[in-house]
Amino acid sequence: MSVAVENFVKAVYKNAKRTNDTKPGIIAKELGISNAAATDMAKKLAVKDLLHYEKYQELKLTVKGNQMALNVIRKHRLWESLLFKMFDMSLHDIHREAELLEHQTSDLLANKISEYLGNPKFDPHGDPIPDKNGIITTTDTSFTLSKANEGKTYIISRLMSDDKEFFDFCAQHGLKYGNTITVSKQFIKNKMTQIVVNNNTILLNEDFSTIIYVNENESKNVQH
Amino acid sequence: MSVAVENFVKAVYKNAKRTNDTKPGIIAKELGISNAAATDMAKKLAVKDLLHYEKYQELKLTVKGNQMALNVIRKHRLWESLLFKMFDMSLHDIHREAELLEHQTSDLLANKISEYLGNPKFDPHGDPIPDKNGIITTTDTSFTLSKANEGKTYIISRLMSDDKEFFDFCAQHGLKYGNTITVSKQFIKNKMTQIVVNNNTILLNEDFSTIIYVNENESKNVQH
DNA sequence: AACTATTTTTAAGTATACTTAAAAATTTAT
DNA sequence: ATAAATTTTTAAGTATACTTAAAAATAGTT
Ligand SMILES: [Mn+2]
Ligand SMILES: [Mn+2]
Ligand SMILES: [Mn+2]
Ligand SMILES: [Mn+2]
Repeated sequence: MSVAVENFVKAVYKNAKRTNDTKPGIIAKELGISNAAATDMAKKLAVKDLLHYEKYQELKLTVKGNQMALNVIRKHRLWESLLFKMFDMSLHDIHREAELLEHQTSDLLANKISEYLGNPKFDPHGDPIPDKNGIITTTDTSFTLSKANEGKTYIISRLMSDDKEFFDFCAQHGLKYGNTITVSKQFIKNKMTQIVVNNNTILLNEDFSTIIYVNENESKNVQH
Repeated sequence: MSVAVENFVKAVYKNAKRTNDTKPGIIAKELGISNAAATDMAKKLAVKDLLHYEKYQELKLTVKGNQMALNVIRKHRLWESLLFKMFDMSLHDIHREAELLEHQTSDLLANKISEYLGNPKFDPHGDPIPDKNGIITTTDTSFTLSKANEGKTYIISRLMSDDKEFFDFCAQHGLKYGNTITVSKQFIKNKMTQIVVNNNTILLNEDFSTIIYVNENESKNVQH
């Protein structure tokens, strides 16, 4: 299937995970195309039996569409893991490369990469890597920093973004998958979260506190 | 530039190296497209200043086209080198993957791969890898087996093919980049070459004896 | 040199993946 | 409930990269 189709199916999959309002417009925004193009593509994918399309209704992936999405996501996260391990590249850079490489990787090569890395269950952002059958065996017990308790110490389990500025910020302050942070104060009304990392106190706004995921202990989501 | 453009420019470059008859038809055959499509593309590339096009004349790359070709070739051969080193993949498989990956690789990633491998000068087929400026510093002193002398012993310096059957044949008989072979007899009239590898005698027809390149000694083309 | 075969070019048409503009439906706000 | 705002859809059109069919030019053969 084409790059456009794979990216579209992946975007639908990811959006459906987060919200229950997966209509053309959101996908269009995500992919940087017009709403008209997204509607058009949705219709085409319905013909290919990759999703169910009904005018003005939510887009819902078929089993086939779901498999395709997971296969692309698998390749994306395996590439990220490999590039991160082998080369000194930032989280943002590995994401950018993986966004392209994911579409040009045979299942065979994906399996080789996975094997080489010891079949990792998480990528460098803390996102789970589906296995060769498209199955995610790990359960995610993490939650966003915005919902963490004052005074408690957590482990970063996921940095859910693909924004360069965010990753630069993370790199600068030691916000890294697996690292420990303490929530010193929650400013509920102003939607800000104050944390302590490496003895530095940082005040996060909502944009950042809702894409940084943490776990209470090192158990589940940390397997690196 | 698009995949189609990159593959076209690369095909022109490679053909011009071998022959002096680089017209649309040959490129069309190489890329598996119609002659009409090749002529069409040639015209478009002329507008983009990637090659010089004159009706019924040879296609000649511009400096810009040449650079693009070398950049794609560099990425191709770096990928082949990396995949060959890291994973247990055949020469044919690494070529297949590289044919796609070469178009989705940033210059930055290419440099990282090169660095990681110690800036190799040759890929696993024995083909030279251009440096980041598109320069090939090695000089190729090798020649085809069909032109080798009876009784002499040589070192395989290049396996110039992308045919699976050929690579299977090579793997089966120990014909590998860097290995030693002896030419036991040249059947000039019948265009066949008899060689001895690992104490086995093999009779090669013209198809194979003209794509296996050898060197007299281990000097130039062997730097693995 | 003339004829034939081959190659190249032109012409017309297709599929994919987009665009903008306007109509239709839905959602939100008053 | 009505009006306004937003989103979705339709319609028409574009660029890229191909196709087949036929015309034109070149290259090879007698
Ligand atoms: Mn990513
Ligand atoms: Mn992608
Ligand atoms: Mn190759
Ligand atoms: Mn290619």
